[in-house]
Amino acid sequence: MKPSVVTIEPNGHFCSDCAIRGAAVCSSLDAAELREFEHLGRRVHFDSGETVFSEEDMTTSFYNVLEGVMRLYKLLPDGRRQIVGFALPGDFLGMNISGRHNFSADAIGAVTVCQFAKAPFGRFIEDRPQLLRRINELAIRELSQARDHMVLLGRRSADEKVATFLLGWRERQVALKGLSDTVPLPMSRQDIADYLGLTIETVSRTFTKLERHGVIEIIHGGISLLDPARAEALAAA
Amino acid sequence: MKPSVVTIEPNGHFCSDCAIRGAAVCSSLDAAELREFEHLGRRVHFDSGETVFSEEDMTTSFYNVLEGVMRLYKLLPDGRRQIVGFALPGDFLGMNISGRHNFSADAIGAVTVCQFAKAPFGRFIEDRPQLLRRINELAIRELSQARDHMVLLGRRSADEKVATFLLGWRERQVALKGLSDTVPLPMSRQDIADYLGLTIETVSRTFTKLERHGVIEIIHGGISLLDPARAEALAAA
DNA sequence: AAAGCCAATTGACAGAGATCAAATCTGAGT
DNA sequence: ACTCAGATTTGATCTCTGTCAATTGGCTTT
Repeated sequence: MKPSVVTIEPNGHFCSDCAIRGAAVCSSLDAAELREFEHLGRRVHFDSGETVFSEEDMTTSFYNVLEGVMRLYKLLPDGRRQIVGFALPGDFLGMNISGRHNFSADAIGAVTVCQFAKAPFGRFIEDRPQLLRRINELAIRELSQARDHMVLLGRRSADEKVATFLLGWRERQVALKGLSDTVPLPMSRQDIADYLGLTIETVSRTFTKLERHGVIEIIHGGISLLDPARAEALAAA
Repeated sequence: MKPSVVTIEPNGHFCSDCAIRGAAVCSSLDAAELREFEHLGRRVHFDSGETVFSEEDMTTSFYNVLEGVMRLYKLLPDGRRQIVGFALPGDFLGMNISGRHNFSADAIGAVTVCQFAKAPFGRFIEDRPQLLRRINELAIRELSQARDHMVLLGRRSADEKVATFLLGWRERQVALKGLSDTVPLPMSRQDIADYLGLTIETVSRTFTKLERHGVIEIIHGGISLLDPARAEALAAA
C-alpha cells in the first residue's frame, strides 16, 4: 500500500477540545503552553492501508495518534514481516536517534494523527523539560512493553501467544473505551500472525480452538471473550 | 544465584579517570558537573553469578556498568527464561516508570558498576536537561535494539539467529576493544539460547554446523570468526 | 592422577507449528 | 441478486526445533 490522497485540514482544530488531550504528550503542558503548541501541529487523515511513514525514511515529523489504529512493523529483505506494535489514540511516534524511523507504520482503517514538523517541535521542547520528561516516560513505557513482547516471542507457545494478545488488546480497548467483553479486532489475521511470530494458519486454528473450548466466540470484526478467567490461565501458564 | 558479599569501596574513585566516562550518561556533563556527580555514585563489585537486581524489586538505584557483562532477563512463572539483553560497560540500567525494575540482572563473570541512589540522582537530573536528554537518547537507542530483537525472535530461523547474534556481539566487542575476529563469549550456551529463543541443544548444534562449514572455529571461551562474509550472508537472508 | 561436577556436545525421536493446497466466507462492485 | 477478489478457515503433510537421554570434555578438589 502506498500513500494516496492525504487531507490536511486548514487549522480548524484546537488542542483544548482534542479527544486525547489528557493521554498524550500534551498532558504535560499547561493551558498557555497548549495554545502555543497547537500552532505546531496539523491534523492529517490517512485512509485504510495507507503508509504514514517507512522504516528507511528520514524522520521529518513526530506523530500523535488521535483516532484509529496503526500497525508498526519491520521487514526483512526477503519480505518476512514482524509487527513490533499497534499504535492507538494517545500514542506518540517518531522518536529516534539515527534520524530515520526504525520501523514502518500504516493505517488499519481510517486514521487521524496530529503531525508535528521535527524542527519546530524540537525547539518547543528545548526549554520545556516537563515535555521532555513526558516523552522520556513514554519511551521507557514502550521499552518495558517491548521486553514483555520479547518474552512472548521467544518463550511462549502459540496458544499462550494468542490468549495473551487477546487479553492485552482488550486491556487497551478498556483503557480507551471502557470495559466490555466484546473485543473488536480491526487488524487482519495476517497482522496478528506477524505480531505474534506465527503463521496466519496457526492463528486461525488457535482462534477456532479457543472457540471450540468456549473461551471466546468469533464474531464479526472481532471476538467476544466468554471466559476471561480461562483466557488468563492460558496466558499466564 | 543469590547476592553474597558486595564490596562498596569507600569513595576512592573519580569520574575524571573513569574508563567509560565518555560513553555513558556522564558524557553529557561538563567538568564542574562531573565533580558534583561523582559524590552521588559508588563503585560496587559483583562476583560471577550474583544478582544485581531482580524484576520484582522496587527500584532504589540506577546503575552504570563499568566493567564486565550482565545478563538482563525475565522469567515466566513456570521458569522459562527470556534474556532481553546483555549489558556491557557504558550501559545504563534502572530506568522505569512503575517504580520497579522490569527485568532481573545478574553478573556474568566479575562486574563493576557505578551505583546511584534513586532520589539524589533524580534531584541532580532535575535542573540538568542535558542529562535528561542523554538518558532519553539511551532509552530510544535501546528501544530500537529491542525492536530489532523482536524481528529476530519472531521471524528468523535458528541459523539466522545464531549468525546474527555472533555478528552483533562481535560488533559490540569491536566498539569496546577494537577490531578482532576472535570473539569472546563469556555467557553460557544456555544464556545464548535464552537470548535467541532457542534451546541449548539447538544452539550447540548450530555452532557445530557453522564450524563444519568453516564459518567459525569454536575456541575456548568463545569463537573465532573465520568467514565473516558468509556469516553476514546467513544473518541477512 | 583420580574422582566428581557441571557445561557442552551428540544422538534418537517426537511434536508444535509451518507449508502446501483446497474450500468457504465476506464484501465491493456491477 | 451475481460475480469476483481477497480474507479466513480447514485439511493433509512435512520439517525444524524441542525433548529426552547418553556421552564427552574441562575444571576443581582431593
